[in-house]
Amino acid sequence: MLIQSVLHNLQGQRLHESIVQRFHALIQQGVLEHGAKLPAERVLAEQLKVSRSSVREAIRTLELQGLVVTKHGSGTFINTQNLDAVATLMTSSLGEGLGPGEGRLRDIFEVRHLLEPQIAALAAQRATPEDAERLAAILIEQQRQIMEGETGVDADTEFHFALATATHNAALVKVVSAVEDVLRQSRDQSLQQPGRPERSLASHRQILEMVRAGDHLGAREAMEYHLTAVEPSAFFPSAVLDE
Amino acid sequence: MLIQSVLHNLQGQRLHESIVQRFHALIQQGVLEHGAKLPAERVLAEQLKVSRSSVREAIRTLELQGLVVTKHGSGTFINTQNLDAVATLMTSSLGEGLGPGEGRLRDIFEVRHLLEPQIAALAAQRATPEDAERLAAILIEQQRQIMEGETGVDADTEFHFALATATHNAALVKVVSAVEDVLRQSRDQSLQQPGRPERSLASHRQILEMVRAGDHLGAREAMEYHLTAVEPSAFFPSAVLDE
DNA sequence: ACCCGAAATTGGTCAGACCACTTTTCGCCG
DNA sequence: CGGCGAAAAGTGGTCTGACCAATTTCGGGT
Repeated sequence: MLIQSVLHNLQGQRLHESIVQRFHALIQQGVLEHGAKLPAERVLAEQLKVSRSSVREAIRTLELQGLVVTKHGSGTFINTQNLDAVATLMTSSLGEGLGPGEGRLRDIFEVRHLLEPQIAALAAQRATPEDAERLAAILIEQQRQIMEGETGVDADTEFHFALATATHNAALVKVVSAVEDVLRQSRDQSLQQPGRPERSLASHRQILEMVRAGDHLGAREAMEYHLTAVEPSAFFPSAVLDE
Repeated sequence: MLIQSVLHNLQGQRLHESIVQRFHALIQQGVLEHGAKLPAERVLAEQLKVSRSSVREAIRTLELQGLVVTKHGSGTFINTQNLDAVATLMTSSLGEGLGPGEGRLRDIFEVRHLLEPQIAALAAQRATPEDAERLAAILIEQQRQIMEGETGVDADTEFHFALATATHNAALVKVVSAVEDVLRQSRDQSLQQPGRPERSLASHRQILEMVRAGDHLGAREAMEYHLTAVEPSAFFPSAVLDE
């Protein structure tokens, strides 16, 4: 097996990342099939004209992506028959061509749309008085920020986070915190539009009301309304959503 | 910041993998919070009494898992607020003791109950003929496994993964793959009970029918039935899920 | 007080060595 | 001739120390 050829080390890209991309290409082209044995690290380093360390870090990456398996004393082998590998190859091929930012953000909005209403419903059923207290405090802070001319984006994010906490489900909190973090800056833009911060605060209050009343159906509905009212996706073409 | 302490290099485990596990623990314990800066690689190597290469390979792994970001000339920073990080932390915590794992598992089941029915609905609206083909192929494999006396757990897991893929939402796929990974072995137990594998296959078929028909309401309902029928029922006596 | 450039810091790469595990080779013995 | 076990070769894993490249820090000059 021969790898050869020079690595086009474009941009500020790290060297071992270029190596990884080269292997992605080789695997997708079918040059490297399932079970094929890679050249030894030392040989690979020589062929690619890089140090063995860089080769190793590249192989570490490929291993984490599930594309290869390494066996001490034996060698490194292509392994494309598993879910991780398939997923990596798909995303790696799609991510190169066009602007990945827009699609990704849209996906996350969608996850949010699926989760948050149900989170609101769960929170309505499980929130303790302390949880409600905390949510109320956040809304007061949000109001203060808005009155001072800010967007209140921090309080906004924190409200959703606190609502997830009120479900008393740790896994849910983690997922939500990830989603909310990605959306924070886009939400900031959305809240720039006049009247938006006030409307966001108003629907937050409505959600809190439902949570306090223990009305899980009402809470879900209120959250759905909130999301469609605040969400920018349908209105903005693409430029705003780019990174 | 101090890491210190000796690495228990048990079994045939590679050294840099031990380091990765140590950091997983530190992050989960909250010792390393979002945004925290790690000691320099040279310092870390000295504290852990390993070479810098091992530290680097460990950091490379953590970076790929999304748990840290490294900036050339600046440093390496903890980054737990993104989907990948959440996913790896959830899956890595399953390998630990039996102690707090019970509660976490319950939480993850709940996330699944919130997500999967909606995923089924989305898939019904967006699945291409190729997606349906793939799902059908998985069910054939599941049937084969069951006829050979196996539980069919792998095909079972893959079905849910493929269904998420059929939504054509990358973020959703990530969340689901994390959840499914954690649940795989517990599902294996659940499928040990006589009749369970057959019932799982039957309800999978029903879901696929709905997806093929583009009936998103039917798909959601079928998935809800599937989950409550196949999973341990003790977890969900009451219903957030009814409408 | 400000700005700019040198020095220190930190991640990225390189080179060569040795260790641990596996596979292959080959000579010895039956 | 054939098997078998030890030696040798092959390969991944770790270590050491050096230098390069990007960033941050800090001190001197204006």
